Amino acid sequence: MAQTLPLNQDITLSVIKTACSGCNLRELCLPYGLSLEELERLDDLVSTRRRLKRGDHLYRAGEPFDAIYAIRSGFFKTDVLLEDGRDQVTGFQMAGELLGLDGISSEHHTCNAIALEDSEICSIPFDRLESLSREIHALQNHFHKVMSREIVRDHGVMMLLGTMRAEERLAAFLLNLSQRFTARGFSHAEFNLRMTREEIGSYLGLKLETVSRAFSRFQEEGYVAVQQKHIRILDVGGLRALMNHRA
Amino acid sequence: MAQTLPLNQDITLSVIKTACSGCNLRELCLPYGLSLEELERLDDLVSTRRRLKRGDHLYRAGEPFDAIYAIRSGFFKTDVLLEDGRDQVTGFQMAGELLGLDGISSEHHTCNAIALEDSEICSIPFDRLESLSREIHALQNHFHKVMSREIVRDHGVMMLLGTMRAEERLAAFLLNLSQRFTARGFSHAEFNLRMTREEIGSYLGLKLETVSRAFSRFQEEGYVAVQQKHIRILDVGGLRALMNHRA
DNA sequence: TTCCATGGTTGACTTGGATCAATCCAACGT
DNA sequence: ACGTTGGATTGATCCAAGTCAACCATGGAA
Repeated sequence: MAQTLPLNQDITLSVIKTACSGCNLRELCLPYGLSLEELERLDDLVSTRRRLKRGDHLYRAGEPFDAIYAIRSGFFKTDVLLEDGRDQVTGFQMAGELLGLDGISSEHHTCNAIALEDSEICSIPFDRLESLSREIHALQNHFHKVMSREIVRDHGVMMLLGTMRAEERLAAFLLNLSQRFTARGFSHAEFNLRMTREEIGSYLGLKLETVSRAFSRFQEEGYVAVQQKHIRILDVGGLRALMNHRA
Repeated sequence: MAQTLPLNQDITLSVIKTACSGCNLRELCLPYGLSLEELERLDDLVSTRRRLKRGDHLYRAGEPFDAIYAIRSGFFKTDVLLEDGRDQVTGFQMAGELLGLDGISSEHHTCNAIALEDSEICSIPFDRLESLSREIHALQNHFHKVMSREIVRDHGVMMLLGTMRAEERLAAFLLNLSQRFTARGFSHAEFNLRMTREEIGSYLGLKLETVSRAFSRFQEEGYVAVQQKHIRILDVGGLRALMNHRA
């Protein structure tokens, strides 16, 4: 009898054996810089993979934290919710990036992580990551660098939100996406957005109409070709200039 | 002959013996949760203290990173500078808080840290912190929590910049300061701002005039008494309501 | 094939905060 | 005591982005 198809969310969160040592993302992800032998020790730790369908929550704000997650494939957003109902997207994450670092401080997740397309993630139990990184210096240092990089990234977003005007923000956003796709071997010039205009707006501190208008403007100016979620960057220099335009 | 007064910045960065085990900030700072014996091992590591005068840079963006810093007394700001000349204050730090975590990722500082009043800091060589935290589990875990807390804090600022209006931002800012002063045993209701309106504005993504107007408005409404840099909070609830006012 | 539902675009109008500019105030050095 | 200087306040005006609203496009479901 053939394997039955998953019928609901719980079942689709299936668990598969995985191995960092064979993962093509190892140069982007946690294993960066480890020796073969160290890599094998990491394999023991990162033992489970989980599939999520578009729209599934990987975790929710308030849930107890006990693992961080590496994105094996797919695309995520994280968002925070204020008591008064306001919310904001705090980031978009793609393959090779880590999710859940914010949960370490209070041992509870402080944001929601939601798959924007069908995705696969590796769970890394945090206590075991800590023990292993007490033994493997390179792992420890790399993990610290990953956390620190997250802080630097957030400072960049604060900068964007605090000092840039709408079109500058969107230009910065597109260039950032392009750069991250490039690092993963995809085209730097052509890609599909996984998020809606509203989600982009939330991340950039803008309303969806403003995002839409900025896209139209970019198209008029010949910087990009936009067709719904499909983006083709025609003039990187133009976008870059626009981004740095202010005194 | 009496000791001569320091004549310039280099000399004022004097070096003194220090000890975490005797520091009254140890419950707020890095030593949190360590046993006495562990504390003594940390003392060896955090061996130098440095005095800075108001306006001195603790470090500058671009400089090589090799230590993080704990504020022993005083008040700092950090700011980032964009290529095009724009800059933004990314945070204000007070006693017991750590500076320099952003430098770990690239092994270079990515922002400037500037004393807003005469201050004293403890240097913690980062490679030695890593070795010690490979041996002391509690130190390792606490350090991870501190980094994670920084990420959570940044998300809060992103939220503020992305979704709040001017008066809400300033209310959030005042409540945050008040809460941090309280945690250090100072009055929650009365304190002196160490930064200018312009610096507050930069941090909050507002112009200094807007900050000034918001202060005046708060005063009219009876939420606070403002006299230049001296702030007295009269109605915490009012501020809190104002902050959460939006749908 | 048609009908929804969701997401995207565009237009008209409003508004919060920026900008420009004139004082005001307090601290400090002489 | 006086003038200087950096910071703060306040007013008048302007504009970028928000709001409200109509309409279009796409992709499923029936």
